[in-house]
Amino acid sequence: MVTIADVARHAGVAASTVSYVLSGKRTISTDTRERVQRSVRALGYRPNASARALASQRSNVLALVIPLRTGMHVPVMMQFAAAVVTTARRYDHDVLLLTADEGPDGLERVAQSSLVDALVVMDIELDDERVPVLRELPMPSVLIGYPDDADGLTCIDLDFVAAGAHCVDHLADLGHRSLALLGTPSAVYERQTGFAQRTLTGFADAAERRGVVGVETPCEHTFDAILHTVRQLLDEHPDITGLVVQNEPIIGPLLDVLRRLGRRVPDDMSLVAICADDVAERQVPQLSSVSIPAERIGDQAVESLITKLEGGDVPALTLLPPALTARESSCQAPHRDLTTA
Amino acid sequence: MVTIADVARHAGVAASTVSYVLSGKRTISTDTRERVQRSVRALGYRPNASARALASQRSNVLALVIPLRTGMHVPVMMQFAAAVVTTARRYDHDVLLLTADEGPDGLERVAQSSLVDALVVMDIELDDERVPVLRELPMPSVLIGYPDDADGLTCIDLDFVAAGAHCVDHLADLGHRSLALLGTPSAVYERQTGFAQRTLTGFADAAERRGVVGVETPCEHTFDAILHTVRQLLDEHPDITGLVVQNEPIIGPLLDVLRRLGRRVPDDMSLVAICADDVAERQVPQLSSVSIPAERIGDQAVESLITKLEGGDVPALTLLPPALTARESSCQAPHRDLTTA
DNA sequence: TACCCCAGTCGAAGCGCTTCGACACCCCAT
DNA sequence: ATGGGGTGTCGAAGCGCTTCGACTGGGGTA
Repeated sequence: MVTIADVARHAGVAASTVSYVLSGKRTISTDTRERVQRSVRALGYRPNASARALASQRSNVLALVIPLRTGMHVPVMMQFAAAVVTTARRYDHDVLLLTADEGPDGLERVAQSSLVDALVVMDIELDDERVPVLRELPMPSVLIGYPDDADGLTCIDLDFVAAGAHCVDHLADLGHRSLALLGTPSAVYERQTGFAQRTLTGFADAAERRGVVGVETPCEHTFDAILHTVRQLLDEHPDITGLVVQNEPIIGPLLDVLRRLGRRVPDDMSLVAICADDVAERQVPQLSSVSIPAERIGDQAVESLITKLEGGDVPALTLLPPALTARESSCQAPHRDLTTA
Repeated sequence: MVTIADVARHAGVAASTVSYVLSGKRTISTDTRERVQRSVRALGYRPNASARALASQRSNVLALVIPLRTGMHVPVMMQFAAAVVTTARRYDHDVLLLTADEGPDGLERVAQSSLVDALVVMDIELDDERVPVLRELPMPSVLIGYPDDADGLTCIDLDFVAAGAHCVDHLADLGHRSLALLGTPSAVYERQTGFAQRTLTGFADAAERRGVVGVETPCEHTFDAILHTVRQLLDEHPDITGLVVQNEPIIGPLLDVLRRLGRRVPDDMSLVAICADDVAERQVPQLSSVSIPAERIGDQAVESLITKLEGGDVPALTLLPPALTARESSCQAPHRDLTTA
């Protein structure tokens, strides 16, 4: 392995000069700079990451904590991860992958051993045991999602309350008077996951505001569960004509189930999903949806982190406004007697 | 931050003694050992990762290169990643996440800067530009998938040739005489991706061996593409009664398409998928399938890597035997005149 | 009793880099 | 001519750890 001393010797300068050429932290004459750069190239020099980290107290590595838990929708996670890695690389950082089941200890481990300079933590629960740890850690972090008590933290998320509300508004605008939210598996709610809870809130509040009926039910991923859940829902609330779905993997089978139960989409039943755009577009009929801008959130998270690392200030909470795209799965509510409306 | 010197002072020993207690590389008296361990706990000492890496020439970090390319099936990737991280942690290693679009340079970067000790590279193409780089790198690597020329490499994969053959055998055993392979998007084949190519080979060879008709077609992910592909397939080969599907995201819509085209599964059309078990089980009818043991492959990859790091020997190529689970989607071929059989 | 060996511990030398202070040197203002 | 302030470069210290060689003392052997 070629070291900075080799480069220095080759270029006929001191090692510190090579370092300053590389970092640009002191002015170096054009002549010397070019000579050094030539030597770097000639020898194929790559600074040793550990030595650099040890001397500079900066590892240039970010930790990314991703959930690998039941009920989480994987492709969205992956989009996040991809965006985080790509953006981190733009800022000359690498990404260390941690799974959530290392828990708070895992965060302490990588932080206190100076393995990483900062952390991105996904899938924050409303009352998350990692939050107090994050607060005490001697390094910046950004949460994707946000807990009830977000004091002293930097959080980024889609505004799921608004997302839930948008869906209701969209359907109410189309004349639907009785709606249901078909949510994530119940485990996700029990875990007090922010995005699920907040969508629920947004849905319920908007339903009340609009004076429409809004019922909510979790839904597991198996076909039988979907069939059972939807059948029961429609038995108990036969007048439901609008469905909001926040549960990406069930979307395909759900369309099937509705067909089986004799409800045509959108003629008998309008559907709005909260999911990635490509999933919505792949269905037949294409789904009206509020998209989840995973890439933008991941980007934003890394950018905030880099800003914090450089001593800058970032907003405590960044809520991205949701956007609803109307496609084929939602339309005017079926005609009904106006006197009852 | 508390350093090893602090611990040494607190325990009344030399820093080197603390180091030996922690690493176990020299015998330390029970008395001293316990005293040191108490001090470590009392002070909450965590060794500095960079210092350790610099001194020991070991970062205890593995690189994981995952594809984030078009047509790749994301949940399977994620399962790999999860298995790799989990197993790496078991061996006290962390995982640095790289995306394939950093290309060969990315591998050189992390390797030559000693950021990592070893690499796991996924989604290897038959003629992969990263392979020569990997061969020259001064550290061990394990490939998931394998190129045409696997000389000097360590590769692990599901035996996709056998997987393709198993599917044919299963259907042929049930009396089907005309089969089709509904494959991945054509981009995946064009990229010369190993698993897709090999499945194709296994399928074609087995079809010939069994004396059945076997046609193959790639298939994109959109509903329209699926509809078009299947319709054309059945138009051109109306006698097809068995379908092998290697394209996880289209499975849901495919069942839909078949229904729409008036083919009942399994009565008119038997189906075998190559996909994760949970996906197969979630469908209606449940799919006969060859499962992709992502977790086992990930585990195995890390274990081989650790063995290599410790100077041990590992087989150049590990092919995991595929297992086919018969479920509801495949059955005896429809009755036909025996004289033509 | 003299010797050797081993278990247990220490001190010091690095690992490869960054960064601080010091030092030339040159140019400009006096 | 002389002093002052940049500019460009160097040397050395030090980041926190591992590891090597050396040292000490006690127990066994001859």
